[in-house]
Amino acid sequence: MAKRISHKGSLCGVARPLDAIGDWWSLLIIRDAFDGLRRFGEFQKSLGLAKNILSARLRSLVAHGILDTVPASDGSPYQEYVLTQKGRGLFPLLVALRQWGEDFFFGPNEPHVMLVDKAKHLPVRRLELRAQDGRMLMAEDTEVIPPAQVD
Amino acid sequence: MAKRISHKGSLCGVARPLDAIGDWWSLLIIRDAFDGLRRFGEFQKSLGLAKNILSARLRSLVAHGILDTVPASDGSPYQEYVLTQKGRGLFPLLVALRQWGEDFFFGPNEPHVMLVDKAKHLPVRRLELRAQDGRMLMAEDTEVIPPAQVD
DNA sequence: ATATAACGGTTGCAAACTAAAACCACAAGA
DNA sequence: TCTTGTGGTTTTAGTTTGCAACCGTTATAT
Repeated sequence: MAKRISHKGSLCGVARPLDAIGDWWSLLIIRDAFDGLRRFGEFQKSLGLAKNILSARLRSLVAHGILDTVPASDGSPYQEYVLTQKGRGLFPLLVALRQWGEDFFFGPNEPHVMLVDKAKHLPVRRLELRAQDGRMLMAEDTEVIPPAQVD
Repeated sequence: MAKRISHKGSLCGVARPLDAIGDWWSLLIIRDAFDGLRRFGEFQKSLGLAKNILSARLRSLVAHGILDTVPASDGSPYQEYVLTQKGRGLFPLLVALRQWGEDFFFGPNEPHVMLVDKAKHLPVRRLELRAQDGRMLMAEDTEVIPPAQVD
């Protein structure tokens, strides 16, 4: 199911996650899960994807520990798919994706959905990367150091 | 090339970006670009993917305005691939992906590369979503509202 | 000048994956 | 009983992927 990255035994911190969520549909399923969708049919209706694909994706997400199946919530004899802690950990990533999308994929006046905080109903802030001392960091202010060099 | 999301004319703020970067390799190419790689051969050596695939991905990323081709930097007659502003806008997403990966895909004592700020060589902070007033927001503290309801 | 190798791809083809549609099992309702 | 809805699996066709081979151009060596 995974794309079987072959050339390295151990994947880096960016590649490993991609093995779990690096396909088109998985993140959309996860986004819908954050929106409260739980049932097979709900996902299918929302995303409009083929049922076999949805079935495979859900199975894969469960196998990766991102979703969990719970027996039922109402009386129905079916199972539901809920985010695990690991799955909920994807929230910042989803926000980053959304903010990037709004920045570059929508015209300046094109309407789009907005992420607001429930308490005040105001749009959320932008995600910002900061140093330990609070300085905001751009990409060029950072670097990646190998594990041995942790001192 | 895109997976051709068919069921809706207009993709949402999460789906549109996925059309551009929602495949396994693109984000890895972009990460390498953030690390300073610019040449076809550099990407290929780093990622170990087939040349035709790399060729297609680079072309797609250029078509999506994430990479740009510049004639040369040293004397060589070839082109180089550099991140556009849009491409650099993916930095938070990449950080989110990396942090999630480190949280859930590495054992507690498993060594991994670390993202540090160049000035102090200390690990960066976690990405945090905050409300306008600075409150930290979890997923369940937020909701998505449709464009009409912007008041 | 000629051969050789490296770079930056393109092309062909087999294997793997994706997806549309049909089908199946079960339960509830008419 | 017959039909409908849910939650899938199977079948089959179409697309994508990736390995390998090849091509044209440019450096390097002879």
